[in-house]
Amino acid sequence: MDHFKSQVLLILNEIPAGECIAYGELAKLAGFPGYARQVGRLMKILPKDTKLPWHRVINSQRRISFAENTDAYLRQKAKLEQEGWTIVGNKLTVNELFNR
DNA sequence: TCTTGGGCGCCCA
DNA sequence: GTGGGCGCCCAAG
Repeated sequence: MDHFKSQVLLILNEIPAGECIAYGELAKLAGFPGYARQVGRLMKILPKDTKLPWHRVINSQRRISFAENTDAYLRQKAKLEQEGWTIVGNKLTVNELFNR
């Protein structure tokens, strides 16, 4: 378990329900600016039954980084909606009650 | 808005 | 050693 993984997973684990974060932001918070792609790679290798909130990680455009027809996209969308987000196309809209 | 193109750090064949 | 390919990012048009 290298430093990068443990830090990223640690930060990820601290993200409360109803929040979301970009790959680049997550990397930066973990202390590895510029490691956005590695974060994506890391998410990919997580086990399906992980309790980590991988679905709260999106790209900098506030979009889901999957094509709409894919399985992964649908699973992420479902989880986010479950936490109060509204998603149109692959775009997350602002939750008006919490004002973000 | 959407599309391109360049850049990025790392993994794998 | 080398060339592709990623759950990306950013700046232009």
